[in-house]
Amino acid sequence: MTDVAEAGRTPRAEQTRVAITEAALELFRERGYEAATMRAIAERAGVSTGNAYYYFSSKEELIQEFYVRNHARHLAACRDVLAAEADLSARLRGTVRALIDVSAPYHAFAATFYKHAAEPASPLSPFSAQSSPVRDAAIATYREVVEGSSARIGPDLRDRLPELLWLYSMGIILYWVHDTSPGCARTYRLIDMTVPIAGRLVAAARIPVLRATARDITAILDELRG
Amino acid sequence: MTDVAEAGRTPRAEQTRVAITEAALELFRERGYEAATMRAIAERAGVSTGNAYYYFSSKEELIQEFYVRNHARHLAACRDVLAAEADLSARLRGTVRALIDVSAPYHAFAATFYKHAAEPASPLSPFSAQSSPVRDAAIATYREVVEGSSARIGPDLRDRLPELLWLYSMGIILYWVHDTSPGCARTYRLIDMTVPIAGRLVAAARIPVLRATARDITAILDELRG
DNA sequence: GAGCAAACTTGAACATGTTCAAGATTGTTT
DNA sequence: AAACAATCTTGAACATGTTCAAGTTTGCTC
Repeated sequence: MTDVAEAGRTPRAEQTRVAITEAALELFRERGYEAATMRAIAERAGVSTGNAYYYFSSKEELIQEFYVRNHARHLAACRDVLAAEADLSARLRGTVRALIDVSAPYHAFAATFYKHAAEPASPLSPFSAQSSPVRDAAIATYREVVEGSSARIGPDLRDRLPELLWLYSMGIILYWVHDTSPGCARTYRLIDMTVPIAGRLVAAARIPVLRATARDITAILDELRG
Repeated sequence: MTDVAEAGRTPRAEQTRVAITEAALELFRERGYEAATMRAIAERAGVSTGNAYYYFSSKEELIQEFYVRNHARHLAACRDVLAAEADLSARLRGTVRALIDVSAPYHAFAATFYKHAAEPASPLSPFSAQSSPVRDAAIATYREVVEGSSARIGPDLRDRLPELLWLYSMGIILYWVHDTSPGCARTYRLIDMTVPIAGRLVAAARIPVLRATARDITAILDELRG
């Protein structure tokens, strides 16, 4: 926490912070991450270059705003399907497709900044401490996917499934970032092909033969979490 | 292909290229990726800064050398286990553990350059065209893991399994890069926990009930490949 | 070996992310 | 309202990846 609190300590500070954020997100979309220089962002925001660093300790930190807003759009986009569907596979499919839907306008941008999110030490990493609020919010969404479904799931798997599904969505995002097919059609097809398997695996976890494997997988999740 | 062919067109060129490569890998290990500046690399190699760019079109391209050498070390490290073991799980476990073994000295370095490998457009991406020689070599290693085993595998799965196992090893690497546990013990535990599941899934693919799922998964691989 | 083209090398110059000492503004205390 | 501290802002300066026009070396042809 080297930077200023998000609320802003002064009305003017809040105003400046918002101006910088808006300018950054505009330029990111217009030019991509690298080409949106800090000088250009500051200029469009009407402040000096150094001033941007008073509010954001690095250029990467400007992307956290993108994360927050994108998750909000995702929530809105999957509300309908989560209200209407009861089948687990249908709920998962709708939720993940909604994620790709709302992210689509930022596909080019995502390809240019993704490298910064992949760095382990980066605050942009989906596994980083700085990302945990938005990560927890995302996992909560998948908890709703599970809880609101009619699927019969053992209590232990039920606990871990939201996290597993979030990991699954991260994998889809990983593919999406690399996907150059028109309209990212391949990503949608990948979703449609993998979701039924996930659904079948969840169902199979109740079969005695696979019960042990299911337990192993939840144990691995505990391992992953540390 | 904007740069000079790898063999070098002149003895002197070859000598310079090697000097730059050696200096780069040394400095990468000593200081990490960011801190090993192109000026420092050129200086240690005894050439000018601009000369490094005559041989490598970017700093990132210097890492391809690391890939090649690391794969060679990996091959040597898993030769014994592949010669001795017949059980598929044991072969896979030994091969992936060997990958982590040989990569261990570069763990700190990997964390500092990993971001550049994650960028979709980067030639360092494991999915990029530039990486395909070393990727194909890696997949060939997992083909040997499969072919040399006593496991009974249907012909269709047998074809795709090497690629699947390579993807699996990429997932392990992804975890390893983020792993901060002493000696990366967590990564080894993750391998030990996941390998039996992979083995069990391969065996289960022969059960009629799961035959369809196995077919789906191979179809997905075709989708992934495009 | 003189001439020449290709291969190779140089170092200054440029753009960008980031830092920082100094200045300007704002709110509070006396 | 004067003094003062906290907050906010500035723009020059620095380090680094990268480019490029110009120079040097090498090997080949006649």
